[in-house]
Amino acid sequence: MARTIEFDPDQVLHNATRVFWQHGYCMTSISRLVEATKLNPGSIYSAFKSKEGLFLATLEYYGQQNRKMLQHCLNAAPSPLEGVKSFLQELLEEMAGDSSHRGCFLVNTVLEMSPHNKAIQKTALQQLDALETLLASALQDAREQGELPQEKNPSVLAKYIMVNIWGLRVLSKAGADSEVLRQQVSELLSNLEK
Amino acid sequence: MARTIEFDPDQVLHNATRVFWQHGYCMTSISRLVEATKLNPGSIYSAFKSKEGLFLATLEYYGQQNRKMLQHCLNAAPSPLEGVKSFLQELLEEMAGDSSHRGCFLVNTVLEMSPHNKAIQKTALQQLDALETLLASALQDAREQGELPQEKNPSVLAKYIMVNIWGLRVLSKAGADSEVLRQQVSELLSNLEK
DNA sequence: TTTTTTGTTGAATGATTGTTCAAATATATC
DNA sequence: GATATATTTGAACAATCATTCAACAAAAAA
Repeated sequence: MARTIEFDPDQVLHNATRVFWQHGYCMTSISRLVEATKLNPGSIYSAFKSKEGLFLATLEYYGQQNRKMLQHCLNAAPSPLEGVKSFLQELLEEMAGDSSHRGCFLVNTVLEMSPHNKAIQKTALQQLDALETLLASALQDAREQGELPQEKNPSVLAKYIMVNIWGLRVLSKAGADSEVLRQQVSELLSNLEK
Repeated sequence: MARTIEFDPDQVLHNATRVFWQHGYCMTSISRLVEATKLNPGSIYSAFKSKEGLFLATLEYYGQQNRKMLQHCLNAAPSPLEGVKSFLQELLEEMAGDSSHRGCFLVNTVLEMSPHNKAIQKTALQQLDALETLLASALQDAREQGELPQEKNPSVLAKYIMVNIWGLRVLSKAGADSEVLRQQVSELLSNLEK
């Protein structure tokens, strides 16, 4: 009864995410997206409604991948706190190995777009919140298993870790070398212990 | 022998900083700057060479104000460590009181412009570095006066504080209420003690 | 095979962008 | 007051932007 779509939606989202992540929302033109996704303008607009619509989809795509990574670390580790630590190690390696210094797509987006587009801000914050919730629940488990002092508040600590990750993302975006990043992560880890 | 300039350079920089800080580089058009500075395009270009030139000038203007604030805190406090703490309190009040959630102009700039304009990146990072250097020297004094354990490295600690400030700026930009901000600052302060 | 519906194409649209420049204006020196 | 020099003015410029749409193509249903 109708023609079917020719492109692979996952591949398009992957490529669009890469471009938006590297250049931000404003500095990514439709023509750049046309080049990266190999879709024509019309196809982009019929599939995602607008540049904003495509951007929102990439934010969710990126957030989902981040959550998968944390979940994997938590599942693979021998204990909740070890899981959180290995997640931080994973992030460290991602940052240290990213020669183009893209930082975190969600943090970049919050800083760039918060004053101008509430829908984009809301979606980016939702993705960050979802990660923080996973983290808080892992820390809750850690406290119950005696890995953390009873007087520590898991949600406050989860946000503290998020704040530090955001700061580290800025540091990484600023072009810090991996030694400095490593030093700062270990500083954070030592503060978790006590 | 020639006509004199009519505008007040400091006032122009102040107004331009306000607009760039709130909207970022890309989303601040020349026409917005014309409105904010009450200069015509031609005057802007003859005084600052380009949009980029004006932007670089505002980065330095903002950085200088930040340093003044830290210097004032350090001078007014009874000891170096108390000075650093009061600087963090000052930042907390600035963030808690900023209903338009502008965050830190320098951090916003690094995240928005690092991939696109190396001159802008360099200037923003220079301003951040200058602040970090002041901080490190205060922490060095604090260690010598016995306010900090001997095993603490002042420069590592200074960067750790900067990373936390950057994270807090993201948190503030995200619209966090002042209670959450306060909680996170006190978490950082408690990690400085030990 | 014909019909119907939907995806694809890419040129065209109108708005906005950063920048320039010739004309007009104002000041300091002679 | 005349002259030389610098600033101000704002319209005009070319380039780029996000978006649209009519023509075309393909696939499922009749």
